[in-house]
Amino acid sequence: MPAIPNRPVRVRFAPSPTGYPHLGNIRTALFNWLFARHHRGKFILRVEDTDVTRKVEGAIETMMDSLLWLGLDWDEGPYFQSQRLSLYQETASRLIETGHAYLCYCSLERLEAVRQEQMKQKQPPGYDGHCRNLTQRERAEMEAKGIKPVVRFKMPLEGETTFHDLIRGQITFRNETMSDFILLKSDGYPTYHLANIVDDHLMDISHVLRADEWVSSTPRHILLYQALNWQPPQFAHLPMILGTDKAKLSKRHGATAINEYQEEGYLPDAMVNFLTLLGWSLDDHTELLSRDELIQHFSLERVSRTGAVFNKVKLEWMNGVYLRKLNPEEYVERATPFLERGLPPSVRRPLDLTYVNRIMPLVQERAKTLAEIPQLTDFFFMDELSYDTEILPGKGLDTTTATRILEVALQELETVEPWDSQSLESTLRQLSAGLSLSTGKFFGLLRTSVTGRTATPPLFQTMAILGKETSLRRLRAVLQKLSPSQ
RNA sequence: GCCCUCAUCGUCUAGAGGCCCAGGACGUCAGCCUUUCAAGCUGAAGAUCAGGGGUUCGAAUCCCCUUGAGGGCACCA
Repeated sequence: MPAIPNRPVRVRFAPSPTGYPHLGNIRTALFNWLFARHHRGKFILRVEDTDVTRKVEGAIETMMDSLLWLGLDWDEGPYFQSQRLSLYQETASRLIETGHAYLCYCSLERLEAVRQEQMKQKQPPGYDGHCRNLTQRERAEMEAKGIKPVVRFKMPLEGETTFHDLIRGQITFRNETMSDFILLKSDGYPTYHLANIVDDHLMDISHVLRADEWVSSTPRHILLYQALNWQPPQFAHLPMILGTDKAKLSKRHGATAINEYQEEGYLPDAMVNFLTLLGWSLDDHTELLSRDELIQHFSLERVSRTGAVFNKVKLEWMNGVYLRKLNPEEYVERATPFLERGLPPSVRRPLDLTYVNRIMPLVQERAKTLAEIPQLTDFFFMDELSYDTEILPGKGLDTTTATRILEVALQELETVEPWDSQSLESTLRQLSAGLSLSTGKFFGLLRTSVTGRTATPPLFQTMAILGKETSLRRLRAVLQKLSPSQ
């Protein structure tokens, strides 16, 4: 239920284009999206590009690609804050006029010196209010010197600011612990605090769902709403996604950019399911939920308050589950791009789709990610097998017996007709019995001979798909390899 | 240093006073199935509910303290 009745749910995801989308960013987007869809509200995309110096080229595009990849479609936007500068500037002026903000001419050097001194005195760092009460004349002097001022918010010196967090409950800050933060930078761009509240107000945002790291700036935002006489939205601070060291996710935690998961062959649905469970749960046993179920059941009440360590092994498991659930056509469709990209260059492109269609069912329950498929199936596509000769002749067999077995098998296989898995199975099982050889050893030898691997999909189906010619050719090649004259 | 938040198996979590000497999932281990690898099935190990005080007939659940962890304190978001 929306916290404010009669107010339509409008939420936003507001990334800044300063890097590639993170698991954490995406999870925030996801919760916003789920919340909007659950309440039949709007999900808005807003780009907070107010830091000219940190802008990364292509970041927005990657962000949007990632959202779309996961199926997180937005209803409005993207809006760009860099195109709305006058809005923030006007608001800043209004705040100055009403006595809630002031111009500050302090140099970066002075601010740094103040900070150093505060650190030395073991005081909390923060602006000392130097320009808070400049006279008309002092300001004129600064202007005359050509100093571009910033606009600072005039923090109340006493009292406290409280807000109700939908996930955490009441949170209170003493105003004296907060200093006069900057609203408008000297280049005319707003800081996050200003742009954020102006846009949330103008865009009629009903709920702000954002990461935990924002709680301590929320009182500043509340105070700004009050100064502007605007009604603040509801706040809900989401638990963060942590690295294995329990610290805030960053580049040093390895693969955290969402597009890497796409490249590693994870399915959007698995990703969405898994990410939702990082900080939200339905009950004490449900792990697998479809997108619709997620939308239907999602609620802020069931969002947890503790940070969650991202556990890739469990993601792999879940992705395997989703992979196995795919119908054969979808599976091939998903797998093909990975095969095209991952198979050795020597394999002729484009791949024979009919052939691919026959192979894929054999690996569907064996791969945890799409990216594993090429290495699981490359022997189907390669002309020349390259493998470790150590795996021949195989456990419990010496070269002489292996050779004899292969010769007999070869002879027998030449007569197999039709070359399908049933005929192969009956022929080879009989032969195995005839040779008084355990199926383990016998099929194992054939397996390595025909595939160059010790672990493969079931032997008969594999041979059937490989075809008679290729299978026999590979068996002969092994005999060559084993012969002493070599 | 100051402020805020959080605290249940290795990890994700269930639990909103008695149903809990704590349930599920991943992972781990063992067994079954089996031509290998997977998948599947069965079972096991794994949390003195961070520690200490209260409140209560009764606390993982409420209160206080301690400790630990995380986040914030920028002309970054």
